[in-house]
Amino acid sequence: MTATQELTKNQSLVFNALARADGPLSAYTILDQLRNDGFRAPLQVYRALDKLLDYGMIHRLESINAFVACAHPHSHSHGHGMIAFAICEKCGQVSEFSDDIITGRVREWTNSNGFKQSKTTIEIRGVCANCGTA
Amino acid sequence: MTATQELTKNQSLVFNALARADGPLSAYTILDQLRNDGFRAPLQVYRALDKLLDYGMIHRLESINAFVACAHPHSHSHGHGMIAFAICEKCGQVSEFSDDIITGRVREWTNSNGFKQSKTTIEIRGVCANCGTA
DNA sequence: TTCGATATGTGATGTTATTACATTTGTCAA
DNA sequence: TTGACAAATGTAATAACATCACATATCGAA
Ligand SMILES: [Zn+2]
Ligand SMILES: [Zn+2]
Ligand SMILES: [Zn+2]
Ligand SMILES: [Zn+2]
Repeated sequence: MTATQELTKNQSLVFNALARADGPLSAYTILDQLRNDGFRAPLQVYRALDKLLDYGMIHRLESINAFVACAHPHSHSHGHGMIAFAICEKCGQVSEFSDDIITGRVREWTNSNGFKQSKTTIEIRGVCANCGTA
Repeated sequence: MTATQELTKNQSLVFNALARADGPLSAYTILDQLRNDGFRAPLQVYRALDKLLDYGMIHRLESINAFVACAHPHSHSHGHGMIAFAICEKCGQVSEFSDDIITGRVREWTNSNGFKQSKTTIEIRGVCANCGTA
């Protein structure tokens, strides 16, 4: 799965809701936005979110129970590096970046401890540059 | 606040529940464990958890909505370094560690992007050495 | 066309966290 | 001692987030 047009109807609706948003959305916010498109139940949203997560098109922000469209949609799964998110607690803006050194240090720890990593969450909460100067 | 004996009754009960557990507990699991001690409502747990988080005696694991007693209770707030958690999805065991290089790289990103960090979550999900060999 | 895999619709339920308000307890200064 | 304030507690209700169970529909390959 690489392109939007291969998504199913519900998956497209959910992805487009996230893509046009200026920040992360909760599943229930997405549900409310899609009522007019026929959405009636949370599961319609969660099922689409699960697929979009599989496809690497969106990310889940664990610390705020919300979802965001991937900011780097053309770097497939971000190589194999870990992704970090800086989340502004004032305006909700999310910056997505990856750092090979962080990725390497985490891998060193997991290797030397025999830990088989499956998914890693790195989320920085705080106040972004715009909101900090206000 | 540095020692257990300065905690209030409810705070002590919640902290001890976490301290004797062999892994992270959800707030409602703690509530159930403390029914016999007079706990009746979620808020009694959440209020104690908030204080214990303030005191740095416990941590919240964002990716599994659970809480765990700090594994390094004598290193006050872990210096000022960020803490990473490796969470086994098989047995629930949590390993807590900090890495100055990761801390430094995150700080470099926030500094160069004008982002004022308040709290950072690093959680590695996977399978621990014990469970991997089974 | 028939079968299986995938996707969808819907209601009910389960899990996690907060709001609102009343009461109690501890601290300290007048 | 007492009044006043801060901190802690008790309780019910509600909000927010997520999944289960079951029925139906859609699509592609055999
Ligand atoms: Zn991304
Ligand atoms: Zn901001
Ligand atoms: Zn700790
Ligand atoms: Zn394990």
